Amino acid sequence: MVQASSDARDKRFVEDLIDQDDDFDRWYVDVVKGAELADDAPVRGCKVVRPYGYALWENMQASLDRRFKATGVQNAYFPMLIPRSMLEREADHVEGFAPEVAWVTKGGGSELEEPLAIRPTSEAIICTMYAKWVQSYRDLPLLINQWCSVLRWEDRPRAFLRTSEFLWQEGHTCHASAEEATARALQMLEVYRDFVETELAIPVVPGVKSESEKFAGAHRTYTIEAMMGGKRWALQSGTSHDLGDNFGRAFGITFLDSDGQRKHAFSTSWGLSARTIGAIVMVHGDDQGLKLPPRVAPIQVVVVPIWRKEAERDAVEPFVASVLSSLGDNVRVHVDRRDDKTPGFKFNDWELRGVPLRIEVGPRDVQNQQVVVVRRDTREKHIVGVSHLAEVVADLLNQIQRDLYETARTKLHTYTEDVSSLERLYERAFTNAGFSRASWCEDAACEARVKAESRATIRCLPLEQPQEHGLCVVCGRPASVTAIFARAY
RNA sequence: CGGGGAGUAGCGCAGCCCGGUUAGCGCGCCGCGUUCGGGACGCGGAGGUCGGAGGUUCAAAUCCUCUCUCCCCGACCA
Repeated sequence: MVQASSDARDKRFVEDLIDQDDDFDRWYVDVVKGAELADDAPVRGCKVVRPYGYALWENMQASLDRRFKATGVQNAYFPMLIPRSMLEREADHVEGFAPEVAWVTKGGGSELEEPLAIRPTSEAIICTMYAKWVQSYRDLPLLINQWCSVLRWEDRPRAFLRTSEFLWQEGHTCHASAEEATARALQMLEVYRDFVETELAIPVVPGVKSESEKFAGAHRTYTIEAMMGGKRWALQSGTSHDLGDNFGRAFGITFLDSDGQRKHAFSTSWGLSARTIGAIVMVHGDDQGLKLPPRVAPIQVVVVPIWRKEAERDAVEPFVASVLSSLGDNVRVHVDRRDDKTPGFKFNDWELRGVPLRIEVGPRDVQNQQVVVVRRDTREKHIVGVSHLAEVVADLLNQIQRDLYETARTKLHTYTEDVSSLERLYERAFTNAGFSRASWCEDAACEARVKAESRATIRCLPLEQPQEHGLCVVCGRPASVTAIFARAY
């Protein structure tokens, strides 16, 4: 018996994934590699995003980009290199990023007069340019986004979640009033919430960061926090900063207002990174591998043709063609024609890669003018006649998208608990129980104590706050807010 | 940057303690054939400066010193 189970385990390690419950971190690494989303690069902390992972990112980009543009934002591109003096203009900003900045000190073989930072984020260079472009209130608001990568020296890299170089977008806006900047920061947070929930099927908690967790140099930082599967840690999945006039003052972005007064501009910045791919993996994945939300899946439907003899092949091939034409152009389909792999292998392979729907087309199906459609998320099989295949596939894709979201939402609620004692808060932190909602007096000392003693941090102060706050879960004094505590990636 | 673990074929490992023929095994890869509705099988093949440098020795994957890298756990972060 013992022998048998150890054999089974050895076999599984070769052919299969480790179960999520056995080692969630290893499961994550194996899925990212196995599904060919990313691979290790020669430089520590850097990863190669492989075509399948990049296709996913491109779909995410397209959908976010559309949303940005709908709010009047335009794309542009700013340089990767930032002179040291520029980076140092906003005091909190430098201090916050100093430990993770990489510097270029040589160029063309000779030492540079002034070291150039490889952007860890682009406020410094963009605000410098904004100072040149903004003269009048008529030049505002300025609404620009850029798609790029940034570099932050990291000691503990994890594919997508924390790499030294990572892909993202950063939006930077400039406004004539504080109110308008605040409204824009909140507007973009809502764009992120809508994108992540609608496209990625990941429910989030929108909120405000505590003082100690906010962006270096920001007046306020807004965030959407998602709960990962497995250890139920939090992942910040998008942030939007109301920078007040901090950067306007530091970079001299001034304008003549309609009242004849020269004023400093107010600004915002907001970013969402390819880290969110990690969230897709961890929120939806199961022991079989990835489950991609149909709306962003590079391949929505994979067709696996099946035959034994040449005669069957001759019958199946044309039938596959008719299946493809009946599916039409509105769905992303791939036909797996590999002839050195068995159907069973392919089933597992595409499940690992998270393709939402599989269509099996074999001799029996040709006979009956039908196909077998299998859902990745539930493994439910449907026998479908070709005549209404397109309709059924479209419905199933929508259904999968909804079900992924609902399943994740149920988990988020199930593993979020209101706690009123420090003991309970710590117990939940130590047992990976999920999010804990608790009252807080807003004293940084209380926040720091929880972090030191339990590793849990305040992920956010949810935008939706209860009427009353009771007593601070840490010190017992009257509380002013309700906070979400959790361990975070 | 602290604490632990590991570097041997593309991947996963054995061999090291106790130095000694041509460094093995599984998966993967290449060729041929049989297969194909839940991870197929047979036969034949290719693939290694044993992470790197130095040392000990007649002889080093194996012993010693230094070094680099990766993974896990902590401090810092999208």
